[in-house]
Amino acid sequence: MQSAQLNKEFNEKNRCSECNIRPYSFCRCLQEEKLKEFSNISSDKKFQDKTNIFLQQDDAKNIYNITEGNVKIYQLIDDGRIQIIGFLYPGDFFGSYKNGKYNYCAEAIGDVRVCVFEQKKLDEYVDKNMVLAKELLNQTSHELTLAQDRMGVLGKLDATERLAKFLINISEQRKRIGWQNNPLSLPMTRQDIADYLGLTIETVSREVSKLKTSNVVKVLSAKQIYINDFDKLSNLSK
Amino acid sequence: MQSAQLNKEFNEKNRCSECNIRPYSFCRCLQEEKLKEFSNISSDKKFQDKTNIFLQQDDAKNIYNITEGNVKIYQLIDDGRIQIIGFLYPGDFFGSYKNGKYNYCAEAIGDVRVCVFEQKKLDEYVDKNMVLAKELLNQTSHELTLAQDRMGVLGKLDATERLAKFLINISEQRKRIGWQNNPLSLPMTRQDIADYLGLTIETVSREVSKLKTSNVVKVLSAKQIYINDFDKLSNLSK
DNA sequence: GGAAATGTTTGATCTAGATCAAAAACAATT
DNA sequence: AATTGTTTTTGATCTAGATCAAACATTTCC
Repeated sequence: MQSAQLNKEFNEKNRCSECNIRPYSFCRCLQEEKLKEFSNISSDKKFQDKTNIFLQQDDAKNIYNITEGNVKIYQLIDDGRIQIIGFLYPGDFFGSYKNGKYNYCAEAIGDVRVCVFEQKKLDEYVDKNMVLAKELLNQTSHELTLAQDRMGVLGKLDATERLAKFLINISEQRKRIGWQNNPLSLPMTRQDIADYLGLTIETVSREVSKLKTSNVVKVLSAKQIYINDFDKLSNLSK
Repeated sequence: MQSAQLNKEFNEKNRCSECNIRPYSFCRCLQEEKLKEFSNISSDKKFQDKTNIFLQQDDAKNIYNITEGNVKIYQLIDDGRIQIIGFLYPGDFFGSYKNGKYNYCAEAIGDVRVCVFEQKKLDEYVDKNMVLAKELLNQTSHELTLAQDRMGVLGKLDATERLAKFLINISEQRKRIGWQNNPLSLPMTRQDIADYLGLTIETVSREVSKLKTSNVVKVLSAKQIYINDFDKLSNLSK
């Protein structure tokens, strides 16, 4: 994988140029402010591919910040239906800021390193640190915005539009944080994409093939997609 | 309408007993703390049925808190496709905490009274008031949780499950804030419900009829639904 | 290197829910 | 209470995407 180098590059930058919020390297923010206290409330952890970091029904005790790798968070409906809430990247937060149960499951995609904050301790720390409180507020507002956009996708877009928007979004995100955005490397499986977009794996595969046939993308491998025509893709995505 | 009396009752309570967050009467919270400063940064406004409070492309300048009535917030996809993000009740917030454009449109359902906060001034105020900062953080986290639940609904539930869950959710919410929860009065139209659930108006109507036929609910009028069997409805909702 | 396991694509069919159409219920106005 | 406009329900058909099934690719691991 190329992620070690990319993560290093990533860490050089610490703000999303567009929204000025994400990826704010939270750790760094704290380090700049009060390194000592910070190290008291967080610790490093590693997870291997496909291991659960936590489950939906678990007691919510921690907040995590990704240092390396990718994480998917998903809701379990019942018998096995899954809705993926999001694919997360270095700099992203997940977990729960509130007491009670987690609202989703979190699972490592590939090897992952995270920074773990004990919710309770973090909360105490937030009380004493306004910069941190506001940063968390900004972060959470931003996530809320993304979640609202996804309601539009899941509620109103057709399969073609969903996939196109998915690719455009990932590409823009990569560009923003300074990663290679063409060809696009997709860390997740087709099944994951399907569960993210509210489609089946077959439909996702067919839509990818349609993009290939119409020369909008070139499929270098299942997980490496070269975008020939951003404009066309963008038009498809609504 | 019965809402005047109900709103009054509502205002007696100021916290959701379940999550301990919502409906936190933000105004009251501020009033208790620092009434003078509060009145500097907010004002009262009224809107009539079907008037837009703001549009998606508008510059985001305000945050609103509902004092009386209902508001729907929705995303415009393009040509006219609409995805309703949520139906809001007294005590709920909407608008944007961030600069830039609003991420959705807001429209009054029936007559509405709101408390308007200028974002910029509120932000300055937040800087000086940790209680408020944390309250906003809690509020936003809670909204994020709801948004994530809705991804599961829109991505994975079928029409029957969506409607059942919708009715159960509304009923529970009413119960929580001490409003009558059976019969259930629905302030929104069938079209609104359809746009909220990612279905068509015809499908919503058919699903209501199915619930009627199977004796799960009694349809007193289009906007008054009596739930005969909570357990059955709950089972349908997954 | 080859067998087994896993992930992806393609094809054939089926169905939940959309769309089109019209009737019925309800509300508002004179 | 008749007229007009709006909203809801019901019916008949159609279609996007699901499901079922099988071939094809890629990775894993002995």
